[in-house]
Amino acid sequence: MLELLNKVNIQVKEGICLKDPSSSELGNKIFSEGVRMIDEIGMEAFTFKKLADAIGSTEASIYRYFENKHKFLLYLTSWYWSWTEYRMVFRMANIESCEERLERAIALLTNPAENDLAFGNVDQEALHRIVISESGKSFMTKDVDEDNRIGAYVAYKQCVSRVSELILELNPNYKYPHMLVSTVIEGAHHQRYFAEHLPRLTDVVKGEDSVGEFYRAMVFNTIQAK
Amino acid sequence: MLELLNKVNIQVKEGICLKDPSSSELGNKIFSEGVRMIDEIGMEAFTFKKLADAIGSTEASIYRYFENKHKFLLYLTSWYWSWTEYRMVFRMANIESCEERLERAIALLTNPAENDLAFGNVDQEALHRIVISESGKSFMTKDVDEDNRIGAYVAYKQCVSRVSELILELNPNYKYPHMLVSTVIEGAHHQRYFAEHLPRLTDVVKGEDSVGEFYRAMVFNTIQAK
DNA sequence: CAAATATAATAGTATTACTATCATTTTGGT
DNA sequence: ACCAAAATGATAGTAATACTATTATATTTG
Repeated sequence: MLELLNKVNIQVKEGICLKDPSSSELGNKIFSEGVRMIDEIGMEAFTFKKLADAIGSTEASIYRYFENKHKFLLYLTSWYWSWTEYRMVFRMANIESCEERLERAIALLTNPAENDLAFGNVDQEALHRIVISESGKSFMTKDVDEDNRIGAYVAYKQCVSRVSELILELNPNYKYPHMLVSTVIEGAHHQRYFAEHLPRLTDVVKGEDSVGEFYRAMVFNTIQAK
Repeated sequence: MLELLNKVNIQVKEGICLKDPSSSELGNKIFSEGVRMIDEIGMEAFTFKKLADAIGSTEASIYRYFENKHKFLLYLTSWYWSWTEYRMVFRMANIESCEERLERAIALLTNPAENDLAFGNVDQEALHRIVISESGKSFMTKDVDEDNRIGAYVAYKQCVSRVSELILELNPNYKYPHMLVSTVIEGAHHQRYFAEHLPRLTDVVKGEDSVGEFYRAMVFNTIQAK
């Protein structure tokens, strides 16, 4: 089983990058060191210059993979959502109960990611932190519509769509499944961030899975199916 | 009544700006034209240079009011939340039923703002759009903790706290009132944004108050009090 | 009316986000 | 093993941004 999973390659919609970073050593370094660096210093302070220095390459070389740092962020979030969809499908496989599948999906979306060496040498926990604190900036921009056109958000939409279908299976009359799911996803990110920086906006207790418990109850109470 | 309300001055925590913009004509111009401009071109493209040109002043003069454009955004969001708290208190005044007060608070938080000339000549609808699309950037930054220290988010926290209290009044055993309220606020902003740009992440129907209805039902079902 | 304060005009700097050019290395096909 | 093509490195340059500094001119206030 481990053999089989060894090196699953997450494909990101082409068009986001100029050249597929998973196709070369330099590309992989850009990806993994980029994640490390953005997690450390944040998107604002992050530059291709700093990244180039860190991996012993040059600005110009990185620009051959990504048009600019915004596209790089789109690539990271897109990779994250493809990876998350993969994990979601995996965790729901062979589970009969629809309720149980929904529970598992919510748990996946509301809990911190855990590193899985099967997916390259990217620090997925760090990537999750980046998604929490920077992904809003990937779509809250004047380029949303263009970025949407090139498919930068398909993986995200697909995750939302999958969970929405579970909800409709449990309650075919529920009117707002997509709203509910996107509320859970974005909400969970915010709560984790608030817990760290603005605790008065949340009720997260250290050591408890408050976020997961809160959103699980919220979803089931809202769709009135449990 | 209109007389009485004529010119209510919203006070923003000092320390966010170097000099209170409501204290001078130039300051007021910076505020109102800044809102107009950010709504039009977005925070990324917005610069003090462009703003200065638009109001026939200079970069240096604006820098005497605000350290940088991030502080300016903090000022705008802070003003917005003070204004919103004011409206919230007003709308709940003299309403006996706690449920009704909560309903009204949710409606206020989930619906678009309407211009009210009593509060200076700022375009409040535009400011609301700015809060929707840019306010995430006001706290998703490496400076959060410092900005929090100087009180940049007190007005926001106060709004959350007020609504949380209503929830606790309806259900004193509910464990996550702050989570629920911040989820509603941030969620409503996201849904409005998605409706415009990423419709597959929401279920908003033009002409209907889907956002308000969704969050109203979500809150009452979640706290199990109606 | 003098003194203090606010604003305008102008100039300058470091950094950023790129683009361009050319040299060198690596790789893949025969 | 060798050549052509592709990838990368080295270096330089540009326009815009986010400021800071200085001095001059209004404007307000006591």
